[in-house]
Amino acid sequence: MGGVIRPCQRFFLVRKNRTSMFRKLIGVSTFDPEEAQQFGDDPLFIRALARGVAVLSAFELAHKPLSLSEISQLSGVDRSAAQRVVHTLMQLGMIVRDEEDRGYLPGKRILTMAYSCLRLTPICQKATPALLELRRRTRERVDMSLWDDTRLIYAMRMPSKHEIFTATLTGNTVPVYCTAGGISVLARLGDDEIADIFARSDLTPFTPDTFTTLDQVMQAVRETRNRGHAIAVRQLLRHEIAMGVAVLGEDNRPVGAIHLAGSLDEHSAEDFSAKFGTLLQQTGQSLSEYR
Amino acid sequence: MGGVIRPCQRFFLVRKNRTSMFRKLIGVSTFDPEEAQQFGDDPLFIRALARGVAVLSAFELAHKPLSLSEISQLSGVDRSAAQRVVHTLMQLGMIVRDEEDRGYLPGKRILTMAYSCLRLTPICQKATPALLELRRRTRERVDMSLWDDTRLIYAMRMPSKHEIFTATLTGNTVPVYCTAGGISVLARLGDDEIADIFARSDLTPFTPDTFTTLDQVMQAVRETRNRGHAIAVRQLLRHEIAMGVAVLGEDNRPVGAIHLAGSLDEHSAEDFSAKFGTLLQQTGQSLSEYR
DNA sequence: TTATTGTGTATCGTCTGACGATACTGTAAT
DNA sequence: ATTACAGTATCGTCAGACGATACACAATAA
Repeated sequence: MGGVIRPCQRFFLVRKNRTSMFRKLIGVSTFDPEEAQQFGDDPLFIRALARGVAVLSAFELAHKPLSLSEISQLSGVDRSAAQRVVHTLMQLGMIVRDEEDRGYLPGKRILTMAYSCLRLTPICQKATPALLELRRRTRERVDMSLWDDTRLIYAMRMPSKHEIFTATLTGNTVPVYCTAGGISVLARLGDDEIADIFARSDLTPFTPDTFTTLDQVMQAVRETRNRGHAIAVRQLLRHEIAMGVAVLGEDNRPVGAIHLAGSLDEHSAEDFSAKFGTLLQQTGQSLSEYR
Repeated sequence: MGGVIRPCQRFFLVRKNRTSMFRKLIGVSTFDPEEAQQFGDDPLFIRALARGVAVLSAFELAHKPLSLSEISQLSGVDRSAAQRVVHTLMQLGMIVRDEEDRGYLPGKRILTMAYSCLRLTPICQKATPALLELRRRTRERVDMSLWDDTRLIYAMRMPSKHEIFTATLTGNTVPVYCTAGGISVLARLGDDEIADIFARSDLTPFTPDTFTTLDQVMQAVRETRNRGHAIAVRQLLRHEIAMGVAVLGEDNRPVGAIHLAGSLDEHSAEDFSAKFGTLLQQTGQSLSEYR
């Protein structure tokens, strides 16, 4: 239960004699001056902000409204600080109290910020018409997601007929190593980078067919490189087949992916690929900035 | 260009001799101890956090990647502070640099937070299946939005065939006074509360037919109270007709709305209402917590 | 060339106001 | 009663945020 906010782990302390707090906050147990060096000697690191983000991130691990103590535990911020931070964030509308149940929830203001994020991210701007066209032609579920290290973040979703719960929400994240979109992203990277990402991934399987070894992933990557698009069968859901292509940024590195998902009850893997594969690839290319 | 973050305006400073900064930051020109009283004498108000939020909110007003100075201007935070805050938020992944263009953008981490927000908000949890069913039966665009004072925030969207750009993004906000969902929310409130909200709303019209007077709004509210659902014609888009019903929370006050939008090229207002009105109302009731 | 204006970055003495241990209040379950 | 956990409030100390100022670099114009 000793909750430590995950994404923080890659940050290190910067200034020499301001260590104690950050070590505690960020979850780095040994302070390595070697690694700290990589940030130069930038003195700009505000404690309160880091705590605020940690508190907000605590909700990512939650399944119900959180109490102060729970926030404190999950975020790794001490109780007194959590108290102050939560109060402040409440004044600012980033956190609200759950009316009935005792507890705190993230506020609606975060949604507005997320909107800014989507609105200002270049791919998202271009993607909308392309995705709609794709959905019109295929009548299956079409998504776009952004690549974030070991995971993909769903940015836009166009659901089709049958649909399961949380799947529909913007901001949901899935691992790259066992999704069509993720594999298509990996296929654009070097083999050692893939191995690195796989090694750092959370390998909890979603279905009995979810990949568990690097070999399986590399096999899928090789197929993807030959074929031009990725195919994932029964990776996240038992009856799902998904195809994906990477979207490339200016520097020819992937920034995200678009995917198409259907039911195995309606399509075999081969049919699905044959039917929509080239269309998907074309769409992916039209969104990529590299030329 | 003296940019001041809007949503902050309702907050006031709390502690007696810590005024100066906040007045500047939050944009309250006159400090009213009467109003400050409403927060008790809670001393918990952390400056850095408020700044952080202000900086992140600056992107809501942006249409392109922002430079440090622009962030400083739009958020009302001084340049030095903006510098520190931006650096910190970058370390924390809340802000990223736009690769090509010089400038900062909100980071993907915000999307993940937004997901937590949607996932933990009770209505959103229940809404998904109901909305899908509704879309299956109507084949039109179905949305759910959350009420936030003078505006509605789109939380879930299920687009249909024809669709315009930004409309598709989660977190977009629209005024309550000129949308079907908004009117349906207003219809659940007292007349003076409606007047108050209208008075504080941004009345920039979207189309030539957008409401401009309180009378028009009250007329629509009365019709909605009789009919059971709200209808808005050509309010946001020239060819759009929308219907909405409020979703009520435990205390019988609206927390949001669900809406159905179609094209006037395909439906007349009467047809649309007659065809889907009762279905929409039923869905709305099934989502409301009040019993 | 030389200004000019705009980036992003770095420095530093001052003194604010965040820190966190501790304690208080209220509620619910046992 | 007892325990446990909510949320709230207090207070002396001293870490470290504050913001004015200056620097480096790039892109524009004169």
